[in-house]
Amino acid sequence: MPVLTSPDIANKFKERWLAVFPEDQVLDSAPLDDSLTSLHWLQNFSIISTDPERPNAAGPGCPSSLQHHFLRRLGFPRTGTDSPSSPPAGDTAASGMSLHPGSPFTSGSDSQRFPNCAHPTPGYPQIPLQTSPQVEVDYKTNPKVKPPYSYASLICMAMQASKQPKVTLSTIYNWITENFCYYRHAEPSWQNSIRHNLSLNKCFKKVPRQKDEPGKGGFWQIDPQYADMFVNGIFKRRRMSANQYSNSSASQRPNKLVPSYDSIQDTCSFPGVGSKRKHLPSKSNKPVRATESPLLVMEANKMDLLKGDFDLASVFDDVLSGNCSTFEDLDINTALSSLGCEMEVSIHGRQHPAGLGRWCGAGDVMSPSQHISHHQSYGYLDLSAASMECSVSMGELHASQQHPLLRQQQLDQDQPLQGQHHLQHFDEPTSLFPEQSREAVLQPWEEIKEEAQAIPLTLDQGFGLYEGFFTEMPPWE
DNA sequence: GGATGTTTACAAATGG
DNA sequence: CCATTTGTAAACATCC
Repeated sequence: MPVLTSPDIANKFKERWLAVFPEDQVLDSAPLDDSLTSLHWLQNFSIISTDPERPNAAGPGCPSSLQHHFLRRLGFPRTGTDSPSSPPAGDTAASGMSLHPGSPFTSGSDSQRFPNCAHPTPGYPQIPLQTSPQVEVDYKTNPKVKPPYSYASLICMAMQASKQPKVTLSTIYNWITENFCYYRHAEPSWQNSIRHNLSLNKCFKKVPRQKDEPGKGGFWQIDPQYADMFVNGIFKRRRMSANQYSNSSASQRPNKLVPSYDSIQDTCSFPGVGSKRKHLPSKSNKPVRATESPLLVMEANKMDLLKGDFDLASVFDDVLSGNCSTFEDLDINTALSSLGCEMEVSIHGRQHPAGLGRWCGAGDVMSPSQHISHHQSYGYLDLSAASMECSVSMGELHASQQHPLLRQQQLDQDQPLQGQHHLQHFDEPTSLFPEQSREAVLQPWEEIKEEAQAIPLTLDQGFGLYEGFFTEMPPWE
């Protein structure tokens, strides 16, 4: 298939875009600095607020930018309000705290990684309250609001934050109390719940302490078989019938790295994820839980996208109509360039050979809207990867730190796409910890000294957006 | 004795 | 309505 690089396509795309977003006209003519010609700024995308209302505190090194603009258009949430808590500036105690909801365990200094970007906040988790999206709940310092994470999620966060393949109960306690003020002041019964959860939840596996290891109690880890039940550290157990449970043991269940749109909708509703209770507890003395999550907002955005708030597909459809028969032919770089938004799609410095996006599916090639309306299991893989690349790995993360799908992408670049079932072929064991998933194959849960994996939420947001946008798969398939 | 771990029971919320 | 999930409480056992 020839890649359409025709300026006509680009112009038409631009026209359609501006028809939908006439306010972008100014962007079109805005002068661009060098930072806008690559996606280096996207290193910060998951960290720096993309909130348009927020001043561009990221500084000149962080584009203000068209790319942000474009990605916002694509439904990326405003990460400035994504995070579950927002410790005050200078609070350095949250070293293990999330930069992103759902991955409250991102480690490393982003200010070091992105020296040009002065973060207005360290990027601690914040969650908008349902009543006011502008109000952010600082779970790290606010003792009144119970974090909307299930205990399983909290345990998982703590485990990942520890950077160790196995953690002790006290480590879990400590992490939770350090990062969620509520539990510092709460009755210690929550610890009982933690213990109860560890014991009861099959996802958690106890690792007995070696006889020569001093200390109390054993270690706990996430059972690799169930690692894919956690997305960014958030427990996402699908409701399954007893029959399903009996017929789909973890060993039988094919590991799928990409949650379906359905599953994302059902279970990745971020703070709320894992905590299915969306209503306030009936007991009046119960703490208030924030119930609306960034991912919920994101889902809303996605739904807006699908419902016409912005019909990206229609834009592409219109652009493509009469010009090419398949969406995969679109050189989106050209299209985006027409908007002054240069998308440098590369994987670790390598230019993506085939443009940004590629549709994969088992049937005839369809237009995006057809993909959506027909609910086929198609995936716009490279666009997804690009989004992840944007948020995660632009020259910063090693392959071992990437989401498995990213590595899959790389593999696929070395091996051309085989067949049309690309999305369904993820033979690599799934793990909460990407590099550990690989380790688990050889030496399960061996001590990993490498810096903890950092999977900003936006990575999965990227998944969530694109996979959810364009694909739908039955759970656990 | 306190921390840890297991088990049981129950209630509330939720989804099919 | 029922099954499932989640949270909570409690009793009990084990270990350091």
